[in-house]
Amino acid sequence: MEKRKKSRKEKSIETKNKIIMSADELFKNNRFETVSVDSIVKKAGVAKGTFYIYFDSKDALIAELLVDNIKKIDIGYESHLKSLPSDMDTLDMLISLVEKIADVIDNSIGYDLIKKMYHAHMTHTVKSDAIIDYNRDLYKIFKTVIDRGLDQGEFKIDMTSEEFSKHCIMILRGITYEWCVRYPNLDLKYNYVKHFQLLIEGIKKR
Amino acid sequence: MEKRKKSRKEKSIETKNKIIMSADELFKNNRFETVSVDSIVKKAGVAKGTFYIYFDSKDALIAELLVDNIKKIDIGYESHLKSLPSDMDTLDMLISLVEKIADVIDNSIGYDLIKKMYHAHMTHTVKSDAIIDYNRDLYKIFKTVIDRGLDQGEFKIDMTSEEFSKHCIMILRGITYEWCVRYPNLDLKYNYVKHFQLLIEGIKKR
Amino acid sequence: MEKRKKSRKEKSIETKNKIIMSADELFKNNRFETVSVDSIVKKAGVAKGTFYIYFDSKDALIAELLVDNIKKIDIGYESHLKSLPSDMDTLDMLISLVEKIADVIDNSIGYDLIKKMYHAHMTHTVKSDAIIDYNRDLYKIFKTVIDRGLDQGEFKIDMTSEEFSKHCIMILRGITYEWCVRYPNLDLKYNYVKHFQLLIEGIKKR
Amino acid sequence: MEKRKKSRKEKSIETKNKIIMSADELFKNNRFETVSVDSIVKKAGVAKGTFYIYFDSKDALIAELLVDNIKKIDIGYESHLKSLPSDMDTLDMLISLVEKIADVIDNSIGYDLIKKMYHAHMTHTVKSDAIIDYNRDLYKIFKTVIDRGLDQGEFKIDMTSEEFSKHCIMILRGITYEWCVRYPNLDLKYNYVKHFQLLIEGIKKR
DNA sequence: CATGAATGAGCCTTCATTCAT
DNA sequence: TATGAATGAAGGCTCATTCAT
Repeated sequence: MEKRKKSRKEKSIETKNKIIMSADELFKNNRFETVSVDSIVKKAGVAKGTFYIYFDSKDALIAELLVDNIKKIDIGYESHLKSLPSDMDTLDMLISLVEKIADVIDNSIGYDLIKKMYHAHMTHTVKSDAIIDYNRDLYKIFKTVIDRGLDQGEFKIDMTSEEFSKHCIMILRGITYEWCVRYPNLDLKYNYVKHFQLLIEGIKKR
Repeated sequence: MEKRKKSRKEKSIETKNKIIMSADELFKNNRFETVSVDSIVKKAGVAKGTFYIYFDSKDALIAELLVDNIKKIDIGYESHLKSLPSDMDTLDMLISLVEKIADVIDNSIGYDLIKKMYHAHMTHTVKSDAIIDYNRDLYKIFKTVIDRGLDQGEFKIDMTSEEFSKHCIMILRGITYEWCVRYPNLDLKYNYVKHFQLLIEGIKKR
Repeated sequence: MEKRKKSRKEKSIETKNKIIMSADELFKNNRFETVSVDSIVKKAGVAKGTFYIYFDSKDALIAELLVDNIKKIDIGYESHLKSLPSDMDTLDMLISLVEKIADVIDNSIGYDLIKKMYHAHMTHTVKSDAIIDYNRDLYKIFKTVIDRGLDQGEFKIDMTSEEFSKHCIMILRGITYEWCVRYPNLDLKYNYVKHFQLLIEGIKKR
Repeated sequence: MEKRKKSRKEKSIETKNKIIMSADELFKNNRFETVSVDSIVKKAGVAKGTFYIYFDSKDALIAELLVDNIKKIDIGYESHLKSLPSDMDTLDMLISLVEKIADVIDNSIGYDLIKKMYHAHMTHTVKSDAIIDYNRDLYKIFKTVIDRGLDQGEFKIDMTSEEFSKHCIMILRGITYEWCVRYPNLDLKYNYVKHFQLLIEGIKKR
């Protein structure tokens, strides 16, 4: 009787999951374009028609997958900041945050997905709302830190904290893009940190 | 009589140009993958076989197109630097260089091609030697300026000029990538300049 | 109700058969190279994609076809030998075997397929394992007969039974090749028999 | 002035020869189908159009080439026979002829061309009159020898010398076909000789 | 005679999507 | 729900042949 219950709604969810997981796996090592619906359903062990019950199109699946993957990770930063000593220098905090982001990207998200995201975002092959959301979250985190620095009189910048936060994200993305292109010949974390140190110190002699 | 002369060789060049221009146009609004040889020859008004007289493959055309487009522009930077007053501050020179780069990208190369280049470079769908060459040239230019700043005692950086030059290019690429993604809602030159000013001044109060 | 049952699996088999039969027919009058997948599917009345559901490639179809055709026939020889009176002269047995082979080729396999096989085997355009297997079987049959002749002291040959068997097959293939080339102006069976009689009697007077 | 003379007719012949020789070379290592007109004219260093001045089609060239190649060689046999001692046994003469043929095929004509001929003959891709002529010449040679053997009372065959000659050629072709298929794992001359010895002696004990 | 640019039908193969069961 | 057979447009590419110069 318990088993029966499962049959309706749960089995359907299971099928969908099988498809998603298979796709996920395949996308890990291949670009979206080169993964066929055929290969996905084959790996999932379901029929092709089944795919189209759960997803309107291949693109729809990709969009959903992106959201899923991103949702998994964007929670970490805030708690990381909270875990830091409350009397820490904001500058050090900034470096620590940047290190944390590098760790997450390198270890949790992974090269393949990041590359896929950057690619998808650039080409708009796929609705990239999830990516935008991720960046929005990141932006908020940075703004919080920057504002703290300003509040505590640690920074001197001649732009708003909003604008500066955007610049920070821009740098991160630039370096990340570079990382995607030059992988594995470029150390993400090292370059993140180095660049923020540059930014903090400035290069002007005085 | 003059018209007659043209016929053989020149007409052939014209045909090739027709193909290149048609391709160029189509690539403006579509990704390389989604533009078919069929659509190119149709637009050019030539037979499919004609395409393969002039290009070994679709990829070969793209590569040639990329090279062509890039060749058009990479000569400008050095002469720009030379045109600046010789007693100019190196920091100002850096800003001026960065402004020039933004101008070239925005006006000479153009959004569409840059986007295509970044995309191609990321996916390695296409031989991106031209892009790499372009970056190498840019790198040299930066190094020259940075070295001047160091020589004249204007900078204070705790890394080699080589490494710093790489960082500069990384920033530019980061911002450019961002520009590609957010176009037209992001001013390339403004962000270039702003970020380099940040970099120059640093954000640390002292 | 009976009709309904047929639908799923059986209809699929039917489709495959339609393709195979169409191909078979087309190959009858044309070489493998000149029969296009297009023509096959058109004749079969199915879509091009359907072809690739059932066959990995055009070559795969050809290979399957060859195997199919050959499988149909290579069982007959052994039982034919068994059907002969056990006290028959081995020389007569040899002639009888050769007659049987001619019959099979002429009637069961048919001119068109044989020609195709010889062609394919010569050019290696197609995996000719089936043909090789066929020959191996034939070789074994001959060796059996030759050995019997030697055991019973009916033959006098100054080579091993292995080598002589190979010669027998070589003759058969030679005559068959000739038949392919000169068809229909050459009687296969007549020439088979005549040549083996020659071989048996020798031409040397004594 | 002398040079001028050449220009008209001779230069034309030269051009044609360039084409023929290039084709010949290419056909040596490739099947007719896989050698393109493009590759031929490129190797010959002439324009594509030029090809069609001298040959109606690719097939026409092949036919002409075949004739040329065969003409080069079919003169040797008769003189070979004449070179033998006039009191030689006809049986030995037969063996000697067969050895000579093997030599010519193996050394003068060569594996590649023979294979091509057999292939072309079988598929009728190409007008194979030349091949037929060659065989007719061979047939005459054999008949001469056979008749001599009969005249001198050396043979005992229960068929006409015409028919027996045909059988001889059939064997040769069979073994040659085998050689084409199994090259280089089959010694042509050895098998020629061995088989004729078989034929001469017969296998029947008496 | 010679050229070589141009042709276009033809090739094999892929794949997202549909739909009857 | 689930199936999987069927679709057919599209893709990149080849090549014998023609024809204006």
